Amino acid sequence: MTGSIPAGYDPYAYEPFAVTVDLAVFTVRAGQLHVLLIRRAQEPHRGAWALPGGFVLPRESAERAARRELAEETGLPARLVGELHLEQLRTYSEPDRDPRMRVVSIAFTALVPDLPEPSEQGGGDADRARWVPVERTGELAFDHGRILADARTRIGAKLEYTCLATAFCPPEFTLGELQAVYETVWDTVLDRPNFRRKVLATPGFVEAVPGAARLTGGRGKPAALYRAGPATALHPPLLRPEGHRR
Amino acid sequence: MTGSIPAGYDPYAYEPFAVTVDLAVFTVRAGQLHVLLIRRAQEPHRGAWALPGGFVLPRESAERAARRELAEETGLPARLVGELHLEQLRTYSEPDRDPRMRVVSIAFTALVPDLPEPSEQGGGDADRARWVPVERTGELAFDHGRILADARTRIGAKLEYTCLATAFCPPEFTLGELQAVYETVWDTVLDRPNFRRKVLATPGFVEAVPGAARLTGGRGKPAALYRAGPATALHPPLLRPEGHRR
DNA sequence: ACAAAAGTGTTGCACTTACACCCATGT
DNA sequence: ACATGGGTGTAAGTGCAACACTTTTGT
Repeated sequence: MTGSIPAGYDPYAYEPFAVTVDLAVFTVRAGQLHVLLIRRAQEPHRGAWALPGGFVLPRESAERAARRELAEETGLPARLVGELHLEQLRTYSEPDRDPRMRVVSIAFTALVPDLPEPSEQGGGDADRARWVPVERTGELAFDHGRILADARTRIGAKLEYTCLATAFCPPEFTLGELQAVYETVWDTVLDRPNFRRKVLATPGFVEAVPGAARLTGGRGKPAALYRAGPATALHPPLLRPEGHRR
Repeated sequence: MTGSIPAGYDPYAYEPFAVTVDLAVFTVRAGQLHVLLIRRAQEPHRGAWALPGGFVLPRESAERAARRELAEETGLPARLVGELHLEQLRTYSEPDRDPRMRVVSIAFTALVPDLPEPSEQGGGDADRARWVPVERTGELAFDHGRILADARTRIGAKLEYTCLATAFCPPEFTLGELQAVYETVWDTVLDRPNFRRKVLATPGFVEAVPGAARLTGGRGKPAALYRAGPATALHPPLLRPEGHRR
């Protein structure tokens, strides 16, 4: 930015901007991609469903504000919120996106494993927080429908060339569970043998937990367990098939 | 965002935030990646080099502000600024990034063809605007060094899986020029026959200008001319070689 | 015995890589 | 003639899609 502010500038001279954060937090549950929504307890859009979020405080970075609001508004465990991988999506700045005043919102995305339902009574401005299948969110408050659509597009693309999919899994997981993440987010079917080769051939994507195994569907051979590895990028990418949808 | 603002909220009650835009505008010139910088005419950081940008006005979106500031501060042709492909990079919101007050900055990137040097006397808050090789920018004002580094990383990655490289080229260009863009941004050498096959095999990446040809280095066979096509994504991607740097 | 889920092998096609070669133009 | 840059051909190597097959468990 450049200084069109002269030496004796008064920060209160202009109509102020408010700066908020909004979070699109996803999980994979029962073969469906879910997003964490809250029901608004205040006007405007009182009673409507919205992405969790809120105002950035004067001495807080956007990322800290995002963690604070997430902890306040949803029942997510504090430990999880603290360690969560947050990623900036983009900033929404259209002048009329909030009827009250000029609000610029910095949107974040996060991926979490399947968790117990958040505590029923929300904190802060939220009535309650719920996991909602992304296909059944209906209309959201403000421009949150658009933010959610942008976030979905982004995470779909990120699965192709990053190791982010493990963020949807519990600390120890099977390759079948990891494959289900891809199939759910992309709404496709993947070839199991090829998927497993691809994942195992990428150094640092997953690490075997020696000796550990777990039954998945009640029947069948127990699957070996893996942990997320240190790798972050996926070279070469795991390309999403274009043809056959699920 | 959620409404912690009660009905009778006074927008002036809190310490206000200022919202700015910053632009990392790149071009390829003489085999080097250049970025557009301005010299600050005002405190703070008076006399230092910085990315162009400035305050978002009360009724303006961030993208509109970016175009306005770019036109005001640099001598870039109005037509070009209007049609420019701007892309949000990310938003920088650390509390102390500007010593004057709380400033949240939305950063954009843009790619332009090699242009004549901008008009010498800058407008607005800029002394003057100049194209500077990215390797020789030195220290920049505020956190602009970090913004510039993030922008470089992003455009390098974008060349792999989008058709964005044509934005660096004039309206009609040769495949040699397009290849030079990749080689400059990635600092690598690419195999010419393979590069041309790859580009031509991607539908909508480039379109031949029938019959047109141009001499490039003064010598050699005149090269056929191409225009940017309608495609925006590059499937499969054009992967950056990892080994041999230029 | 059978179903279900994990895991292994193999084959063929598609694509990329690396490099040899030809073409058109200026000096 | 030859240097320079554009453009074509091709053979070896690589990676991946597709699908058949084996293994281990529960009922």
